[in-house]
Amino acid sequence: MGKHSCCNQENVKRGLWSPEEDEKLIKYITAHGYGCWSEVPEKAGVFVACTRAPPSENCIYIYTEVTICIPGLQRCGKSCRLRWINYLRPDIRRGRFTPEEEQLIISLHEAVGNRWAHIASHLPGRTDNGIKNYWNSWIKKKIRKPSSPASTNMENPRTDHQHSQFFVDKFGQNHFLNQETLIPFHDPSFTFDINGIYNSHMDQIFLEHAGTLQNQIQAEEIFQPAGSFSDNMVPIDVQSCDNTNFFKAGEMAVDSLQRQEDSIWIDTHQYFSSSYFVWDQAGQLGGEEIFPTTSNMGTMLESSNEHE
DNA sequence: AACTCAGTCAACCGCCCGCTC
DNA sequence: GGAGCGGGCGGTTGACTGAGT
Repeated sequence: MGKHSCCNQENVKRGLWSPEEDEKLIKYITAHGYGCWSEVPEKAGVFVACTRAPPSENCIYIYTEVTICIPGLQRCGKSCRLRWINYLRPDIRRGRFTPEEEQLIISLHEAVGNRWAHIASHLPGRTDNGIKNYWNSWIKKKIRKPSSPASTNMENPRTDHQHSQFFVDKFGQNHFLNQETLIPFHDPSFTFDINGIYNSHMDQIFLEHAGTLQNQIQAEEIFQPAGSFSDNMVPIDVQSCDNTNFFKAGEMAVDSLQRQEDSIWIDTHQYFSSSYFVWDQAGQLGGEEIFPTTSNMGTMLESSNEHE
């Protein structure tokens, strides 16, 4: 049998994973789980940001949901699975193997041989790859030289950055994932606030693929929400911003909302590879039609402009 | 400082297996 | 039953690092 079909694609990236790739994968898996690995690379590029702007002199009551479709992971599903199982999974234990673990590995290996996955199933938090590497690099040697004293300081030569993963949750709080830290997600809704995004190194992704979001949303223009909206919704006064297309879109929405019944579509394709706003005067999402395809967004914008 | 070498481990490759159609 | 697909697994590679010279 040959390679997996997903691994035959020429645009599939190989080699070491970047922190941005890791973050995409962590956020996707945390929110959606990993039912079908082949779907992970594509779907890991879709993010949803929520904002709310309260009533003010320049700004009517607006609920904004921004769906940002940036390029997903340029990896095959198999590579994503491997990265998650062997490295990013939050319950992975890193660092030195304890003498008890070492003894268990030896006895299990005597019993079942090189069935690393089976051995790993008896050592919570340890991966088959990690045990296999440990066996090949250390235990073999130790068995070959039974007189050598058990050394503890050679078993974990790596620096801390390889034992923990930086992670920014949807509230913009920084976390390190290590053997003691579970991913601190508060609910599975997979909704990110703008503030959290632009404070995190998601910036790198936005700057690369979607324009300078940071320049469009200045820190002083984001203020704390008041009212019953959930914590992840950060209000933005769309009228107080620079004369960018981003906020021109906001002005258009405000103007249009005053004339039209419910909501308006704004194509921000210039800044986001495939993104749009849905602004609903009642603060509600507009139902199924709020998720247009990329192909019809332009049409919707054109028809919107024609109304002006 | 520059080079070599050994150890570590993340990631890939190829195969097997189970599931679905 | 068999072809296709995807997940899982073990073997292997090679990038990286640090110690030694």
